[in-house]
Amino acid sequence: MRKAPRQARSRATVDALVEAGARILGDDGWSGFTTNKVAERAGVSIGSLYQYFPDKLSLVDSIRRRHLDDCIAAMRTVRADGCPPMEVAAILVRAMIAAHSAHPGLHRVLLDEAPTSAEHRDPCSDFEVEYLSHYAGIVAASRKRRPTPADHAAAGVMSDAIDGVIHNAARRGSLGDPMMQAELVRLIGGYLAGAGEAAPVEES
Amino acid sequence: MRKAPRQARSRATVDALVEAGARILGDDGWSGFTTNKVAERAGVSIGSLYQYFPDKLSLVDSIRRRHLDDCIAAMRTVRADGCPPMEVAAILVRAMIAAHSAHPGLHRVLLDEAPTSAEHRDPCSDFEVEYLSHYAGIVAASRKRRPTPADHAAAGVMSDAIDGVIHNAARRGSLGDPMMQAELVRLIGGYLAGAGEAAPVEES
Amino acid sequence: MRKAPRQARSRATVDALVEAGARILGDDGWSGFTTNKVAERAGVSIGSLYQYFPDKLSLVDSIRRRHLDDCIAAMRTVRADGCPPMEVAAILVRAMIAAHSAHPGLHRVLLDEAPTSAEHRDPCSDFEVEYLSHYAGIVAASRKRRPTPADHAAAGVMSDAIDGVIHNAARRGSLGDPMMQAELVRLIGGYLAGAGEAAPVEES
Amino acid sequence: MRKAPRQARSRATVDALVEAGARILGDDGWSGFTTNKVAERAGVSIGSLYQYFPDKLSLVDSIRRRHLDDCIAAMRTVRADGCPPMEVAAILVRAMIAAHSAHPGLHRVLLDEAPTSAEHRDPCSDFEVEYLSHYAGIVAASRKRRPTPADHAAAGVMSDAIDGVIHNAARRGSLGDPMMQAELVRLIGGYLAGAGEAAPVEES
DNA sequence: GATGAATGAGTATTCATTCAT
DNA sequence: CATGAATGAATACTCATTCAT
Repeated sequence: MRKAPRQARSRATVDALVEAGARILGDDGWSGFTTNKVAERAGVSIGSLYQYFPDKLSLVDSIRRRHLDDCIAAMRTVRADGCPPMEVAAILVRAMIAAHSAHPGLHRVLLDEAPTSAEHRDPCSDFEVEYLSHYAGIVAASRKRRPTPADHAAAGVMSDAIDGVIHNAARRGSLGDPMMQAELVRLIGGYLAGAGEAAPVEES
Repeated sequence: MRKAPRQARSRATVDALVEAGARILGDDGWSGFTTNKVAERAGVSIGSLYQYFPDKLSLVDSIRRRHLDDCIAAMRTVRADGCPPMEVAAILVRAMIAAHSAHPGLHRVLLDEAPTSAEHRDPCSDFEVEYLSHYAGIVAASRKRRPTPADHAAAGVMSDAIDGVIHNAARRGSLGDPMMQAELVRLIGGYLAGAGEAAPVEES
Repeated sequence: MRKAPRQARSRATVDALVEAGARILGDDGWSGFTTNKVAERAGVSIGSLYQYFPDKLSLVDSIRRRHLDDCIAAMRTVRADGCPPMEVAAILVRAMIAAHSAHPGLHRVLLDEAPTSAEHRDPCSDFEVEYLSHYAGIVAASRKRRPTPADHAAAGVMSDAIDGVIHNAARRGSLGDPMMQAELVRLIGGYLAGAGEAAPVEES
Repeated sequence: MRKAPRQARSRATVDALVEAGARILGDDGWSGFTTNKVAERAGVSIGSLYQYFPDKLSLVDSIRRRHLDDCIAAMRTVRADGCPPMEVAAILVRAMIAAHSAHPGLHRVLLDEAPTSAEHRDPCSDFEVEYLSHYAGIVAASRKRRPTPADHAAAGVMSDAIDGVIHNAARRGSLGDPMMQAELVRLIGGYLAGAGEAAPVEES
C-alpha cells in the first residue's frame, strides 16, 4: 500500500476498496477484475484507488492478505484433541466448508489465477506454513505423538484433497450436498485412522 | 473450426496452433492466452490462426477436446479388476499423474478459468460422464458389485480429491515428489478399502 | 452515449469528436470512417473517444442526430405562406442547398451507407415524419387547402427529387452552379403550380 | 483486367466473377464487398480471381462497365419523338424503373460508394456524356428544336431528380408504388411541358 | 492454369495508470 | 485529498494479396 490511512474516512475508503475487490475477484475471476470496476463498485473514483494502492497487484495483495487472515482465524477455531478420527474429520470438513462459503471462488482465484507481485516475497508461504502446521498438528494428535515430517506430508495431501473436493463442489454449486460431505468425511477420517506407514509407489 | 485442413501443410499448421495454445494456456493461464502469442509460438501468422479458428474460444475448444481425449485415453489404460485396493490406488494415481505431466496446469485452466463457447453444448459434461463412470466402475469393482449411486458419489469425491492433490503439487512444481505420491496412494487406497457406509455429518 | 460529459473540457472533447466524425464521414464515406482517424482528426486519443461513445455506431448516431436536427432547423426557417409557387420553390431550394453545404455528402452517407444501431429504434423515421410533414404543409399551402394524402405523396416525390439533384451536384462539386439551381427551381415551381391530379402510369 | 481470357472456360470464369461481384456489391454495399466473398460466390478460388483481375478496383471497374453498358442499352430503347410531354415522361420513368429493378442498389453503390481506380480515367464520364446527350435529346425534342446548353442543364436536373426519387424508393422498397410513379411522371411531364426559360435564384 | 494456405498491415475496443482541476 | 478526463499500449479479428504446390 502506498500510504497508511490516517483518518477514519480514509480507512473506510480502503476497506470499501478491498471488499469490492474481493467480491469482484471471486465473482468474475482475475480476467474480470479491473481497477475501474473495483473503484466504481466501492463508490470511489479511480483516482482515489491509486491514492492508496500504487498499482493493481498491491490491491490484490491486500485482498489476499485479508482473506488468508480470515482463513487462519477459522482454522484456529478447530479444536479436535482427543476426538476419534471420524469426528475430527467431520469437524475439519465443516470448518473448511464454512470458510469457503463466504466468498466461494475467491480462494481459488487468489491461489491459482491472480499473479503475485514480485516485491512482496510470496505472501502465501507464511500462510501455508502456519496452515500446514495446524493440519500437521491435527494429524499428529490423532496419531498420538509430536508432529513428524511424515505428518507434514500427510497434512499437505489431506489439505489439498479437501481443497480439491470443496473447490470442485463450489464450481458445480453443490457445496451443500450432504452425500458429498459424508463421503469427504469418510475419506479424511479413514486417512487419519490409518497407520502412519505410507504404501510405496513403484517408479513409472 | 472454420475450415477443415485439406493439405498436409495446413494440418501441420493446425496441430502446431493447438499445441502452442495448450502450452501457453497451461503456463500463462487464461489471461496470458492471447491469439497473437499463440500464433507466434506456433510459428505462423495471426491470419493463419483465424483461417482455421473463427475466434479465440473455438481454439480453446479444440485444445480442450484434445486434452480431454488424452485424459480419457489414459483412463482407459487402467485395468484394476481383482487387484487389492492399495494396488488399484497406485495404478490410478500413476495414471493421473502421467496424464497431467505433459501440460501441468492446463487441466485446471481449462476447467476453471477458460470460458466455454456457448455454441458447443458443454463439452466437459460428456467427458465428465465417461470419466466418472470409469471411476465408479473402479470403486464398484473394488467393492465387488455393480456400480450404485453411492459408488458414483464416492467416485466423484475420489476424483476431486486426486485432482486437488495433483493440481496443487503441479502448482508447487512437486508433481514428482515420491512422498506426496505415496501419501496420495494411501489416502485413496484406504478409501477404496473402507466399507461402503458413509459416516454422517451433523447439520451445521 | 456512454457517459454524460460533466466538465467543460469533456464537452469540448465530445463536440470535437462529433465534428471530426461528420467531416470524415462526409468526405471519405462509411468505409473510410475509422475511429482512430476520427480521434486523431479531433485531436484526442482513441481512449477518449471510447470514454464517451461505447462503440463506433453510437458515434454515428450522435453525428446523425446532430445533422438531422440541423436539417429540421433549416426547414423550419422556410416561411412560404401566400407566396407564388416559383418563389416558394426558390426559397425551398435555397434552404436545402444551405443545409447540405456545410457537409456535402454527409446526408447521403448517413442515409445510405452507414448502418443504424439496432438499439436506437430507427431515428431517421422520426426525422422523416417531421420532414415530410413540413413538405406536405408547403405543398398544401400552395394548393390553398389542408394537407391530404395526395399532398404527402407529392411531398415525398418532391423531397426525393430535390435530394437527388442536390446530392449529385454535391458529388460533382457543382452545388453552387446557378444554372442548375435555376433549373431545379423551375422543376419544383412547376410541380407546385400544377393541378393536384396525378397523371396515371400504365402498368408495365 | 490483367489478361484477356482466351478460352471459353476462362471467359465463363470472368463472367461468373463479374456477376457474383455485381450481386454482392448491390446487396451488401461497398463495405461488404470482399474479394474472397466474390470468389466463393462465383465458385472459383481466390487465386483465380487474381489471375484475371490485378486488384479489387479493377474488378469493380469491370462490374461498373458492364452495368453502365446495360443502362445505356436500356436508354437506347426509349423512342419518344413526337409524343406529348406527359407520355414522354411516362415512358422515361418506366424505362428507368425497369433499368434499376434488376440490381436495385447496384447503381447507387457504383456511383456513390465505390471508389474509382486512379488508372482508368473516370469511366463514368464517357457514360454520363452519352447518357446526358440522350436526355438532352429528349428534352430538345419535346421543345421541338436542336439541343442547346440550356437543354443539357435541364437534362442533368431531370436525370438527377428521377435518380433521386427512384433511388429513395428502392431504399424504402417501394419501387412499385403506383402513386409514387404517377407523381414522378407528373413532375417530369410538367417540367418538359414548361417553357424554356428558367426562373432566377437570388444569390445566398 | 487452378488451388488454397499463408501473410501482415489495419481496425475496433479495453484497461491500467497519470494528472490537471 | 478527491475527482474524472485523458492517454496509449495491447488485443481480437479482417481482408487484400502472394506464392508454393
